Amino acid sequence: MKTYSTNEIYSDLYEQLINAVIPAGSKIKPVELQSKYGCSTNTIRDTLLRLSKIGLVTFQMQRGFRARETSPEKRSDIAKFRVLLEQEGAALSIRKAGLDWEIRLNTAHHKLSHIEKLMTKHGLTDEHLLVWSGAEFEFHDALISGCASDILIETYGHIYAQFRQQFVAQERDFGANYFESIIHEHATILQAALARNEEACKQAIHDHMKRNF
Amino acid sequence: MKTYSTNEIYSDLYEQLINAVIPAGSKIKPVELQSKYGCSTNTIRDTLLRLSKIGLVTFQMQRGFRARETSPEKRSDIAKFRVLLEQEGAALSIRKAGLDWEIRLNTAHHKLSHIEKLMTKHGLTDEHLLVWSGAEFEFHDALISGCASDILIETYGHIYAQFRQQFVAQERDFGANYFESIIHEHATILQAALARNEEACKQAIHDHMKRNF
DNA sequence: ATACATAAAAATGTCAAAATTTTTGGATGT
DNA sequence: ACATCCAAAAATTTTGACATTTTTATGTAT
Repeated sequence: MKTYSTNEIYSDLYEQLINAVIPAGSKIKPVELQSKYGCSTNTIRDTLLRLSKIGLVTFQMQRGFRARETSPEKRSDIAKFRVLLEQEGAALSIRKAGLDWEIRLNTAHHKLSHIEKLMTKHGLTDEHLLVWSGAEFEFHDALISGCASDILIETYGHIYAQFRQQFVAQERDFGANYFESIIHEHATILQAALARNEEACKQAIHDHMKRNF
Repeated sequence: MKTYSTNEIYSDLYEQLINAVIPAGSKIKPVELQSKYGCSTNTIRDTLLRLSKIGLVTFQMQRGFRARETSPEKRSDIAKFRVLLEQEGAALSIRKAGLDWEIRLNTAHHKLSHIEKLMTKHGLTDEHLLVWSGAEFEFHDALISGCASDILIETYGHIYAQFRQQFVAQERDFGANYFESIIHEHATILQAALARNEEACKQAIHDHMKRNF
């Protein structure tokens, strides 16, 4: 039986929350996780407090922990907020960032694009989806990485995680042309960013997210 | 000797961080706080993890806790980010909120205004400054309270706290006309908001903060 | 002097048990 | 049936001791 280091517990719970293995809104009881991870309840508590920092878990004194609630309104809220942050981050990057930003962005898109092509050709296994998930974040993160605002980047990371948590459980309906649209949208964002066209880039970000409003 | 409940420990540390009694960047050792609060180190640790959620405290595994660092760049960063959030929150409120929002905002401004008048007439004691601090937050919080975005309001709260932490230690130089300017700026924001003039309100928010860029 | 290794001290993290608080389920009365 | 109260069970929080890791201090060699 596998033993877990504290960081592995953190990562494992993170994954489970992001992928709705622990469903949004459900109670999380340290006692129940204790046996799985082979540690004390206190270590679990500690880890859950750290996860509450990024908003994947909510905590109330004397009431313990929950995976953050979801609802149509909350999903819409998160999606719109994500747009606000990403638009600002991208605009600042376009305005201020240099060649290294362009290279980072291009590299991230190339990776993402590669995986997306694989996924349309072959089916979409859970394996693929996991890799895609990581690559998608890296692309969006690269997009805003030239904004020179640590607090924006930090906050965006939290919001992106919450976005995943809220939506992954939802639209298991990856329709035929769903990924085709996504691929095109990412390309449009990249193009506008590299062309240093702020308005076009903001528009592309908005369009990428609007199905979630 | 006073005994502290856990919530009081939280509040007390919060105050100390906001008012730079615990200076930005300084190390925070559970062992040293233990005696003051009459509890175990673990309870302190727990509280500090909760404070790290709002960004007043940074935490690194095996390295413990610190009051969040400050620097001219970080202060500028936080101030600009605060503007972004407050402008969006205010604009959404102007667009969507109803009469109850106007009343909340008016009430909050009235309280703030009252204290500000007291402060210009008499000197500014620490007592006054503390009350003002609370009233100022309530005003800005009321301003965005009609935006119908929980995540924006939540995030703004964190950022406002960090803003305080970064700046309070700094400009102890409350020059003669410093508060006069502030009072005028708050009035301008209120006016624009109640006039439902988005652009004017955004501009007023920007002007209110620009000395901190 | 500087760099490096090592030992001592301090700080941090983990645990299991005890204390506290909340939740649950049933009995009672309206 | 519905609400209220109570006791038992479960969950959460706090504690103090112990284990681990990091930091500091000291000594040695280059």
